[in-house]
Amino acid sequence: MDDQTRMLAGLAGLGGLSQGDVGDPDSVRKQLGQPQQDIGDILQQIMAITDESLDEAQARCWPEESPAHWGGSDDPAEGGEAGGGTAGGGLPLNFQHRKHALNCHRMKPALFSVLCEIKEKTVLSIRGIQDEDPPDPQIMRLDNMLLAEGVSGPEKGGGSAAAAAAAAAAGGSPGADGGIEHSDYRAKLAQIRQIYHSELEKYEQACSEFTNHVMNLLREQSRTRPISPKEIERMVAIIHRKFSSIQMQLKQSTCEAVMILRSRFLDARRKRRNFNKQATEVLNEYFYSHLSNPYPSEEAKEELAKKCAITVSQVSNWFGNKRIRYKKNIGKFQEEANLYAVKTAVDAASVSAQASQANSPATPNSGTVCPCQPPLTPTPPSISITLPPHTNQLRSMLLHTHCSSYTLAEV
DNA sequence: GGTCATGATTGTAT
DNA sequence: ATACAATCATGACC
Repeated sequence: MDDQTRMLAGLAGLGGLSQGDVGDPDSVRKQLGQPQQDIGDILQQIMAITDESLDEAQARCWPEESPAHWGGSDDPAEGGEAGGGTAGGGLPLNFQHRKHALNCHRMKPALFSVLCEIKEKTVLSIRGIQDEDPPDPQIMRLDNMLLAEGVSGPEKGGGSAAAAAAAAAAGGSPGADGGIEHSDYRAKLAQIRQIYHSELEKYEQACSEFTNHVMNLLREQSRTRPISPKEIERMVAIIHRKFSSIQMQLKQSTCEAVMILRSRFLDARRKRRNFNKQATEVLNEYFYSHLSNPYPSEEAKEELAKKCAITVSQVSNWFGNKRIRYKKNIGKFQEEANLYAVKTAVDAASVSAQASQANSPATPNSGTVCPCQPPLTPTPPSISITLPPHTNQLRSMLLHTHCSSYTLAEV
């Protein structure tokens, strides 16, 4: 039998050809040779079959389903030959019937439950061990950071607290400028926060939608194959893991954005402002009046910081810079030194007449002087003025020793 | 735009 | 931990 004949034989019952006709090629040719209308009928029926669903085909071929069909496989007409009959969809009718019969079999639930049990005890339990991994430390780090920066967590407190901390860490003078920067930082952080939350919400929504979809599919499938609830749980966990890896990317990029924002606001070098005139004056006054030992104590630094409206570390920086720059080029600073020496002398003269020098800004570091020398008194202005030029070198050397005051006085 | 001044940072030594 | 020295980055001035 050639292919064309075999195909037509499969369609025999639909095209009006009797089994006998199909067996006779001449008869088929005779039928095909009939008017166009008959061919059109056959084509229409073929189309109808491709549109037909499996269940419909089954219902048509096996109108009276019963468990007995499945059980009665000893019937040679049913199970004897796989290609005994073909539906339009191409699946052997026998196979479809067996499948459907199996699905409707009264023992199916019991069978599935046993199969599920076996699955859980073998495949699922083995996989389950490696699936139960601890929370990702990377995610935990990102979460902590976002919380600390005020991006995640409570809306108001965290964000402003972090912003305040950032502003404080910037160490800028607490002027109006700092206020503007603070609010600017807060606004940008809020923007990042908003984007983060809206993206997070999107991800969560997509995750739950997808999870529901998969769960429905699995439930649907559990009617035709054994799927245990544990298996569904596992699938959900897998989905959540996949989505959490996407979330991690979001968190990572948010952290990066916050870091960039922070560095932009906290990079003091970018925000360097010269101290105001009064602050510089106070610092210089202290420096030149303690030229023999220009190392303010912690208390002195605090007091200077207060007076100048700057931070203690800024005072330290200033003295560090001043010492090194003075030492490097004493000649350049000579004029300045003389100026402040005179100023200090005038101040001291006016104050000493009525008040103790203990409270003057020139004395707060008396506690830090070396035990090998008498307590440091304000350097007499005459020292700076009357010293001959070569003593600058000496003074420079003396800057390296804490026992310089006494020696300098002698010089 | 070039130059200098100056506050801050970094690496090293003590 | 602190100081020093070198360096960076920015502001101010010309």
